[in-house]
Amino acid sequence: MGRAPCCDKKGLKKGPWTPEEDQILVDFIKKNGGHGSWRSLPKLAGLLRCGKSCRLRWTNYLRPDIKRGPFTQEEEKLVIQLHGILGNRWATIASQLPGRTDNEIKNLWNTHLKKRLMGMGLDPQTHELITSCSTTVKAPASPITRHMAQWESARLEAEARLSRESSLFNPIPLGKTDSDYFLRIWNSKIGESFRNCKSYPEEMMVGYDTSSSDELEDSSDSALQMLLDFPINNDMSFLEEDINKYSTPPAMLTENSFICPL
DNA sequence: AATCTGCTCAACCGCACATAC
DNA sequence: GGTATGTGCGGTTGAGCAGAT
Repeated sequence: MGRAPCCDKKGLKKGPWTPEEDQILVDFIKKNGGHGSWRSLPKLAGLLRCGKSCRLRWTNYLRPDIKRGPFTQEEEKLVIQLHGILGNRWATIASQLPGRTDNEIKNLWNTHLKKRLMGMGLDPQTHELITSCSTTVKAPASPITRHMAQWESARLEAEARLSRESSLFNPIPLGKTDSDYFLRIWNSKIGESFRNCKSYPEEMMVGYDTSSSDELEDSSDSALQMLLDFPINNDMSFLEEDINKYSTPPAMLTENSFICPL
């Protein structure tokens, strides 16, 4: 079946928003305590835009909690780290960077970070080293990349296992939400091996109840936060270092970097 | 000064999913 | 259960700008 267009495009304006239009949209949302139905908003507010365009303008630009300006080095590191775990799930990545939008992060990745990784000889999708014959190799050159590769392995294994389990016992589709996704991985044997890992310092567990994985109900945020907090030495200085460094044999992991027995 | 080239980022498009009817 | 509608997401585009030639 065909899908009806999101709005009747006749007479509707496209392209850049004017300050006047911005003001109308902001005023309307403020006055009504929210946007309500995006579809009906333009008509009610007196805008010659489709609802989708209004929603995009609001979420990516006009929202009061938007943090404008260049990304900090910390934010860039976090984006790279999260991309290694999540892939192109921009909205999920954005949820971990307050004030940043998925669009902004997507742009950052496509214009800066992707090139930076490629310049270092890393595949921007897998975060693994690219050889001359355009294949990727295992044994990533740095703790962070190793960490990402380990998580990707864990993710795939968990996905396969949970897929089998869910087809037997659980009607809920795997990966229906990112919350389920991380919670399931965390509650799996993969997550267990992470939790039992000796190199995971006690202080990291403060604030997380790990006495039982079953107690992590509705704790996808906690699970994800634990992944983000994982002791990867926070050393991403390699991002700024010369590519030549990575043409040498893989660096040894530092003392407190993470190796998980998968 | 004019043109070219590359970069950035706001905005659009189409698809997928959730929900209402 | 099937269809229509609303919304969110990721990929892509193109206008505007800056620096190079």
